[in-house]
Amino acid sequence: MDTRERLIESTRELLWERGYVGTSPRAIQQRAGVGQGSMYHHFTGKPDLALAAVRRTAEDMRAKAEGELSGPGTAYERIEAYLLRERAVLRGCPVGRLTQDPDVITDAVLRQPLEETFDWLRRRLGRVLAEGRERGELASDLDPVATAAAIVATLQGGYVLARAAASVEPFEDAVKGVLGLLAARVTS
Amino acid sequence: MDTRERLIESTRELLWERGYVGTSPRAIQQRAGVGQGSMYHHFTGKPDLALAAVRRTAEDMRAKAEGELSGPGTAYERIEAYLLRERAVLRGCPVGRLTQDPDVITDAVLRQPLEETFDWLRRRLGRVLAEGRERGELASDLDPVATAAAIVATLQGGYVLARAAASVEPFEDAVKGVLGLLAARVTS
DNA sequence: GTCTATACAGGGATAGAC
DNA sequence: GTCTATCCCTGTATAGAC
Repeated sequence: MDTRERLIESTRELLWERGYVGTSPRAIQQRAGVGQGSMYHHFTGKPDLALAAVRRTAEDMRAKAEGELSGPGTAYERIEAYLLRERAVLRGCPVGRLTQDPDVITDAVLRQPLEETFDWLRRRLGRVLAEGRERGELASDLDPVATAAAIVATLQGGYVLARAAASVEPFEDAVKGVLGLLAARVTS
Repeated sequence: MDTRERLIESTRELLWERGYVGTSPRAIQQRAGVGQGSMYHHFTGKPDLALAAVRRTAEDMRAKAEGELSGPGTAYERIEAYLLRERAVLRGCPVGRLTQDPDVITDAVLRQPLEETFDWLRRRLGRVLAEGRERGELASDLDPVATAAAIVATLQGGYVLARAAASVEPFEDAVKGVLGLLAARVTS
């Protein structure tokens, strides 16, 4: 892995662990094992490097979700596969956590990948739900847009509850809860 | 409002806006309109002051939720009242946002109020759901614990989605979605 | 109790040598 | 391209005057 690559990967890790405000150029350089000059040769500064890191993390997240949501099975089964995927729950969502960073959220360029990721995810889940409804798998009066938002929100909020409790239990309860509510809308 | 009180209130605002890592003693003192010495007279340092602020914010949140959840109406109506309460959605949850702060979450004392608040909230919602079920208002196979976690998570995740989108729409969709799923479990 | 002065590490970036 | 040296500002806290 070359220097530029190491800088991006180190930044991704630190943004996940400590957020944007909590991540210093020094810490990035040390983790990447490079000097001051290298970072400022490849990137104009902290925001520029963070942007490269955030874009890659956002792409990763979309790719993983697409894997589960485009898989085989009914709408319910695909959503179940997505929600029950193995996750590092206590570390939180590397995209969602950045929404709490004032310097990210007030910067239109840095915020854009976050917006695109969650927009995409809600739409993708909405399509799965709409398909399930059309195929007669799900109740005909189920609202795909609102339900998709609720599912994504449950995941993001599950991370919040887990971190508050220092335990994965509330996350797992929340996922179980929303899956239970959705299961009741599966036509039998 | 005396000096000590102004310091706590200024800290609450800044923790909400910028989080723990993003909030400096200087900024607190300036917002409170006091000098360096005053802050270190009343509090031992930033963590001590933050603890006082966080505890008060957590109490506030519980008190508001109790107002809606102990009100009149069916279980569904009380949960609806809680979820549809007017909120400063784009500012996020003043308690939930602290779960993203590494210096808060790794400090057992600072984390405790967060854990207690969400524990209490899940239990309180769980009791409302269990009561509704006993009274025959809700489906008998509804899981109160898991459903309560899903409802709290939807709220917390709704804030995340709204901040990513710089719009209240995903929050409102998520709330609508979970209420729609819950409504389908109301016995008719 | 509250203020100003001071201290020192770290954040964030630039300059210039190699 | 990468390194070290340097710069200025802020974060966090202490000291001591009033």
